[in-house]
Amino acid sequence: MDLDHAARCLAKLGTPTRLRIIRLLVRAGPDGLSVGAVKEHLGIPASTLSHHIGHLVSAGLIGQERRGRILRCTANYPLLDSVVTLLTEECCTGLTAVRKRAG
Amino acid sequence: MDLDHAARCLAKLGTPTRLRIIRLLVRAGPDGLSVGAVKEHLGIPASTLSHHIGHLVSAGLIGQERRGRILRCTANYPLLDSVVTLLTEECCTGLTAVRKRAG
DNA sequence: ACAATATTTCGATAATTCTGGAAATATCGT
DNA sequence: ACGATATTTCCAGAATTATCGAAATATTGT
Repeated sequence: MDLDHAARCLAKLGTPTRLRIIRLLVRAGPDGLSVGAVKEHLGIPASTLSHHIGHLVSAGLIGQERRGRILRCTANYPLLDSVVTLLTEECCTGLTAVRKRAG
Repeated sequence: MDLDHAARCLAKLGTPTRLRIIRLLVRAGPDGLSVGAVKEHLGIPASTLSHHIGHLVSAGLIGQERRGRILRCTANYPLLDSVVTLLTEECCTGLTAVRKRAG
């Protein structure tokens, strides 16, 4: 995970709508949710939602698997972890020490 | 730290230039660096740098303190921590468990 | 007051992004 | 093939953003 990729991921997460999508998918667990279910939960027009999901997929933050008519979206936990790790370790060196000390 | 504020912070961090600025300031420690020093380190035109620093300040991600001619910029560690925490705990619930287990 | 240094504002351009309706595509069950 | 459901693509408009040179605004030392 280099800085450019991290920046792209952060940019994709940096919108309330997309952050809500990610939060929903993360909370949904490993099975994720269909696009339609996300649409129901967040009340977003289909085309707008598809636009944002496209951004998240392009950065690899969510994965998709087709099951018949339904497209299941799942959070990419390892990638999210990488972003958090970079932000913590590479960009918050001082913090890391503080947090480790605090336990 | 609500979701909207987190999204704004993430958006501000979501550019290679600004992520580089933050990384530099974090690594510089609590004393931070002057705008000019950042300019030297990253080789960014003054007006462009000022633009990006303005974004970071507007989100509260960095603070500024004037000392004579020099404007010293410092990373806002607590806010960075809040962003990381929200991303970890609120948006990566599954991950938290995994990471705690892994130690 | 003046010259020098540090940083921001102005102005303009190019590029990107968000939004959502309408139409298109894909898949299923019958 | 057909009707129903799921999702994307197309299109357009409004808004935001990145970039950077030139000029303006501090601030200091003399």
